[in-house]
Amino acid sequence: MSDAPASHSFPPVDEQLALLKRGVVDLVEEGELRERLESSRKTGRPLRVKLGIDPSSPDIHLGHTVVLRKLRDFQRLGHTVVVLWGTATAMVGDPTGKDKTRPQLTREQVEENKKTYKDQIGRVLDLDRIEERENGEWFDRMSFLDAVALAGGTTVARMLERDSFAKRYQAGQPISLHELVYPLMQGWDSVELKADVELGGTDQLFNLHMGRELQKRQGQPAQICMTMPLLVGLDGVQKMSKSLGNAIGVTDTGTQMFGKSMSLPDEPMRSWMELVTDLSAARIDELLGGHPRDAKVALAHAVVEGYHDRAAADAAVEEFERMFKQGGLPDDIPEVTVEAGDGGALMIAALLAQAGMCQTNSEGRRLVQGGGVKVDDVKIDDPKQAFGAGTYLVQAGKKKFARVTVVG
RNA sequence: GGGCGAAUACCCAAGCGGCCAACGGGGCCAGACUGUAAAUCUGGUGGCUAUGCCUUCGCAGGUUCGAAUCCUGCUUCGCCCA
Repeated sequence: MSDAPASHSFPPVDEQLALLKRGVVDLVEEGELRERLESSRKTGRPLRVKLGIDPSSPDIHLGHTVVLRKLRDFQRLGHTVVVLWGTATAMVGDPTGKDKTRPQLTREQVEENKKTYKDQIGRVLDLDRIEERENGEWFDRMSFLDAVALAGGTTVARMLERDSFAKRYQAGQPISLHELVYPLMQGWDSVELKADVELGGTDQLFNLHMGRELQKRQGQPAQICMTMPLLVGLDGVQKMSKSLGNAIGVTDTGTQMFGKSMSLPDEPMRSWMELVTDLSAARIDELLGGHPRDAKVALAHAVVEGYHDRAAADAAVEEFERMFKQGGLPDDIPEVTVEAGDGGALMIAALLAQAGMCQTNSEGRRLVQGGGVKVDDVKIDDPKQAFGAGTYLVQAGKKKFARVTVVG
């Protein structure tokens, strides 16, 4: 280590590789990564590790953190994480994994999302040590002819190799031209950034390869592509996605994270433990060999601890046990005040709706008929039962509680 | 530019003149059970001052005692030919 400047003393290459390879699905090429790490260690030059983020949807969830955590590994080893904001690409829309064209965003939306996004990735990465760039820096200046020249770097056949395009094409679904341009843009970003490594989900492999190709054409060393598995969502089937409603957001409260984690089916527990917690391999085996419920509690605890702290995680466990094993009350019960109508009293269905515990009176009525409503711990059977002025503890289902004050 | 076809509730998808607030599946919500908000089973899933009334089947009109279903125009999308 004496041959490297003190500020860039990297661990031995084998050690770095072992850490970096953990959990990785595709690694193109491992040999190249080793060489790159070796030369970096010799020269003291950190690798430039790129992650492109299109600030298209502003909320990041555990699924995104799989890649971010890998990036953090690089960061901890002393390498440079380059966060590339896809201010230009966000307005094009990445077709990956979509069977439909994505809506395009405006500049303003993109700027706004970027702010929120940055705050959230800060929950995983050390923001003081990232390099931030925007691909608007080069794409805004590129002329149409430049773009055409860029497009000359690949072929239609090459584009159609891509799974999602091929499927859509065969199924007779539309593919807009701009969607074909997207991978080119992403690849060009790598050229501009002189990226050594680019990370992404497994669905990004095609786009990552495009970076390699374009770099080679420009006479640069081709970047190493690494992909991380896609995290399955709370439904245990589809990938985690906010729009599918099966996600845990990094800004969720401890209680929310815990509860949501507990609703994960048993099967994906192992992959969750490996991808979104710091649990060691040995500990994971031990947990999965034991009672599934205990394993899930440990998993949920670890998830909460990663974004809050140990105390919050402990509290979440305790609250969960109390609520679901013993049917007790949650820690925080929202207080709401509602106004009674002319009669000076509110029917339970209307009360639920006005207290925001359901959308409409009819829905409240159904909740009551389904046997899911309790007031002051007494089950309500009649949707017409009315409540006058006073304060009541209202429970709708197992999860929704409120202390409702009715005023006349 | 020409021809053909499609648009149904959160999504997929039946229905093709009255029995339609509209089959079925998914999702979601609730209940039972339990090892958890897993799994499984059951019920619910337009609104309302509710055994009835009102608004829904791309949009606007029309035919009819009566339309999601038939006709006309429009819009959007897809396919085929150019």
